Amino acid sequence: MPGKQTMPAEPIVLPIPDAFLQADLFTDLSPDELASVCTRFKRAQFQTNETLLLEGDQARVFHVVDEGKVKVVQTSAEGMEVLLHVFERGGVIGALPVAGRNAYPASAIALEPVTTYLISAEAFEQLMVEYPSIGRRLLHFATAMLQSAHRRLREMGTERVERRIARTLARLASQLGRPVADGVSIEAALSRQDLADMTGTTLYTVSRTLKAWDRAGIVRAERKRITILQPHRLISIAEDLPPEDG
Amino acid sequence: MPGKQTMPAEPIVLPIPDAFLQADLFTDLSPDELASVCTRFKRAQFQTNETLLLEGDQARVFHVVDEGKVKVVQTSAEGMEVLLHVFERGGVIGALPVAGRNAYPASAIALEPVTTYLISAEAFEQLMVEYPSIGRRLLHFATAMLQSAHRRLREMGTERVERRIARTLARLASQLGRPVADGVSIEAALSRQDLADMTGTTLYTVSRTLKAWDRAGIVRAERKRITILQPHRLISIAEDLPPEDG
DNA sequence: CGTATTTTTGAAGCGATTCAATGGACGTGG
DNA sequence: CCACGTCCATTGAATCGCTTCAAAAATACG
Repeated sequence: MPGKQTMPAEPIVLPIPDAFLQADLFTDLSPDELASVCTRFKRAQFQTNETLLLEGDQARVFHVVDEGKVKVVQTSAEGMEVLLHVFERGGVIGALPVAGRNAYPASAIALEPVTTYLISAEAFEQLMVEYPSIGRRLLHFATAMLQSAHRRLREMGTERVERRIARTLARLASQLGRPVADGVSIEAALSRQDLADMTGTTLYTVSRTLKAWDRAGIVRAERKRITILQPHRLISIAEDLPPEDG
Repeated sequence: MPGKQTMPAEPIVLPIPDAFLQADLFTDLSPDELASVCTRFKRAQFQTNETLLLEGDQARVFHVVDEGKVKVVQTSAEGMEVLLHVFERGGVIGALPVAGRNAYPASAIALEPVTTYLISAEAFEQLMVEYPSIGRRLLHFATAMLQSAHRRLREMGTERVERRIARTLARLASQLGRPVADGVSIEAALSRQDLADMTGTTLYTVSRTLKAWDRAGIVRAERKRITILQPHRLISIAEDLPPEDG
């Protein structure tokens, strides 16, 4: 949306990458401020399955995602995982542990080739001093994540698996979904195991459930793409409404 | 711990309530600053089962708990609940939604007769302007809560019920526990249903599990008090270690 | 084009829920 | 202070949703 204005008789301004324009952390900054902020970041690249941040490491940098999708996972002693979040352009990963001088509480893994802008803890602390609005935004971000986590906690504790999968799919669609001819398409390299790790079930149950919905015409379940064909029926399952057949 | 020093030839200083000394929000303030901060709060009282804050209401006040214990619960459309947290003296309830100008994402309910110090959203915003450290502490608080929520999310998704109950008891013991002659005692009016709402199971399963541990001599499970008699055996269950019989 | 990875599907088993009924604790009023 | 009613905890039995294991099918990848 924010178009570049041509400013004659002004120094040439480097365009601000979309990643920064879409990151919630910086929404209070003026274009000039944001341009200055951008210069403190360095570009980084990662291949599919490469680790951006490793759970347990002291937080020395955080990332703003530019290209590609990144999953954030927490692993237990036994090797079981929860998938906490999937980020794409504008997603901010690791800022909270950096601000709190903690270790990363989870790992971040590239789902596909990814480029990010990263910044060191020291440079970010300097940035927070210069631009207090970033600290406020970080608090809003933490609050939003906490609310989301509490909601998921309630769902995990009180709802059946099919419903949780439906919710997860609906959420992914609203976050990552792209409208296509016959519905909304979620194009992410999320395996059945990844979806299981998001919902607290097994890859087998996810596979069975998706296949059943596919046969019913609610979704089209492909390998790296799931298309929601009949959103209202998915919502009916997520909200546990009567299945008004259609 | 903090004894009052008698300051001759100084104006009489009202003692700062323990609630404020123990609240993480204010740990960066000097005694003088804290004394000033205290004056902005009003005292409030609640009976057992009374609601301090109602989920869905616009956040206009938040509480610092003084006397008694408060549970924070989120309720689904179907009436199912998760118990997110139990607070006692020093606990801060509702500060995040107040700071973010949101609705309360959960309700707070007195487990016993409770007194709190409360402050309005406007007064708190003023306070955050005057004392920037409060904002930083709030961010730390949110980060800590988020980490805790993510850990619980992982446990809910990957662990069996008995283990989750063991973890919950261990956590309650370290948070609310009081050393007694034969172990550590959790004195809180938490029903079996409450424990079920903390672990994502049913009151029946909690009852069976506690009774089994009681018979095994691991805990003493009474109505409003659970005493951990053999902490190491409870930890063994929580960590899924071999049950080194003792 | 062959190998590795991921997904699908079947069948068996079990952990946990659900329902129902009893038992025990608590508090209130007579 | 005891009796009563209410709420909470316990326990048994039946059921079921989901997991687990095993194997085949499908797809991706070098």
